[in-house]
Amino acid sequence: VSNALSGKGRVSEALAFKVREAAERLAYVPSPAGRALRTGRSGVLGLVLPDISNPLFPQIAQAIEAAAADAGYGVLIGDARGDVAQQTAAINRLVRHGVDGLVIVPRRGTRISGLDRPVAVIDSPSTPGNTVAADHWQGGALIGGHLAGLGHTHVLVLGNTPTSNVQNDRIGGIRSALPRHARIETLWIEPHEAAHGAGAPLGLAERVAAGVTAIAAVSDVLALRALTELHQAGLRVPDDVSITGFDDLSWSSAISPALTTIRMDMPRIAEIAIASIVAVLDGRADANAGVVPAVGPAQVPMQLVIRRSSGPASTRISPLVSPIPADGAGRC
Amino acid sequence: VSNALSGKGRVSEALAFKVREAAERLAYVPSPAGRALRTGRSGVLGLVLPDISNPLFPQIAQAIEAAAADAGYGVLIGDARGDVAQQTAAINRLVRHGVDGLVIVPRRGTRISGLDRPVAVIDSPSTPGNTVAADHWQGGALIGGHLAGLGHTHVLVLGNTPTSNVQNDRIGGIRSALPRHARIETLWIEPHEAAHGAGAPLGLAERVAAGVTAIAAVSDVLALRALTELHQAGLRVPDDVSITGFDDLSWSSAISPALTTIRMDMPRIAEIAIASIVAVLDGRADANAGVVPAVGPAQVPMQLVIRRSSGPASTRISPLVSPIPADGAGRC
DNA sequence: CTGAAAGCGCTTACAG
DNA sequence: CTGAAAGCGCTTACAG
Repeated sequence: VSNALSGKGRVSEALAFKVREAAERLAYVPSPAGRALRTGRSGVLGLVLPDISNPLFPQIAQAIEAAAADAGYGVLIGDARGDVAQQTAAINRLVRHGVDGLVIVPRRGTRISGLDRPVAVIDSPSTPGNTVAADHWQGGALIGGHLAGLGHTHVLVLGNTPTSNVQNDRIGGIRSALPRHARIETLWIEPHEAAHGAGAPLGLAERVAAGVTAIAAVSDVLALRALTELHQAGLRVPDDVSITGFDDLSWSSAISPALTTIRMDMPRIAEIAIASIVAVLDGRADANAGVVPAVGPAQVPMQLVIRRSSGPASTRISPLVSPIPADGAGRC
Repeated sequence: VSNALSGKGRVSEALAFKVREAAERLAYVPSPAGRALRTGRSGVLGLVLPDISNPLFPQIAQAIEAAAADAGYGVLIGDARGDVAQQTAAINRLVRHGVDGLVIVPRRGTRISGLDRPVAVIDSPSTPGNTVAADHWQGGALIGGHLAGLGHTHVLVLGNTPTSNVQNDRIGGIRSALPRHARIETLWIEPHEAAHGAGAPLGLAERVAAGVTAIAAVSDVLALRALTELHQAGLRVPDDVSITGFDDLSWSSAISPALTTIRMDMPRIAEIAIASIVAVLDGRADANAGVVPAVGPAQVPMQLVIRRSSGPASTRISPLVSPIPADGAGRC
């Protein structure tokens, strides 16, 4: 019966047909437990994230789930809830549930080594190890090139985690594509401040008054914060200042003005990550061969999405009015 | 050995200790496959969503994962990718992977019946069946009451899916808590229009010019769209018009002004959903007893989060300037 | 070409 | 109180 259903063994077509027909009629579904016990494979992969509440999580989870499903695997989620110490616990939980392999989106300090099953890491290319990633530097260069093409020569870069490989790659890329003579300022916003939001205003209007014509944020959330703060101060985007983001979060096209941003090819990244794990499981690759040689480029290009939040710097005149205080006093 | 480790059978303390010690030393982890085959339980639950890219997904997934982990279960994700037809396929995939039970966030048309394992549905209380949900109506009433308390008597309600139980509950609640004499307009934005974003402006500035003093959106994304559109038109929030949202998405506290919104108690909802499934699995409840009698209230209260995007209507004077066209012409 | 048997690792009655 | 055995459902050598 097993051979007939799987088509593996040598079973006459007539018999195979009868078996399939009967299986259909009885709505037979093979027991995953029996199969797992016999084959030593659960058919389930784990997806470990530092923090599910990260706004990028939906893109990642959706792509991984789709790629895994295409390969016949299920996806078990593990969440470290923003706590580095929990990351190991989350991984162990997945291992206890019998995952065949793991896709891990690490935070600094995540211990990955020592696992006895294949792992693919999704992070920045600057991260050493078995990694597949969007080419954040190249994505940054797209932003830099876009702004340069619009004539911007005084750019404020907005980041919030100076220790993040991803953010540093993005910023490096942005700088690399702006003209040599361009003036580039960098403003780091404390992570907890960004998280707790309401936080102090970033003083962006003053920067614009001082000559900044474009603000390049390393994330859409940061760009949104900048946009609303500038709006609130009475400045107009992109007329008074251009803004760009990163990530192409779902709302980035719905706001006014729609946000110019960078989209990563998450389906492709997921496909590579899953393929590399499956290759090891199928014995087609060695566990420490790494993602790259097993499947293909481990650095996936990003894509520029141009929307209305960025415009030419050339036609712009410096603001006629000085920035308007947040309380609205002095508005006409 | 099994008895010693689980502490179930009758094993002398001395022997049990020796066994545990040896297990520790060998880093023994029980095979989930062996256990699953013997017990008929995989220890894994499925989480089925109509669309992972829904911005509420992180909140839901995080809460479900945490509640399941607390109960010793893993969570397998299933995504219908926004396609009703795929919902059944996603459920079947999870069943093939051997989940013991399912948490389902349904879309209209989802066929749930006919499953041979416990299911908890997370939706609106208006949905019939084995449901646990936030009390969206009560949440709406919190918004209505808040706006009423601020003196608003001319409110524009923003929705995007007239057929959604959740949205209708929210809107019903909002209306119910506004004073009888209040003027309430409702504007439905086509879902695809909301999705594809950039779409036509909603004409919100005109509504404000016509007397609307508060805009109550059924979601934070819609509120964000309204906020940026009004900002872009040169209006100020909350000085010229108050805005409220729904969901308390992660960025809602980071924008300017921070968004007044409604937060659902997702951890509590997840806990109830998981507990109801586990109760059935443990034989402590009947499969068709439903979520309610098994565990507790299936309607979980929501919470109002007051932030700067909403202010008193009373101190407000009608706009001195007529709405400014999007191109910025005519600005001082 | 087909059928019967072994064994994956566990848990739980059951025998001693 | 402890040890030996059965059996969950599958797949894959192996015997016929």
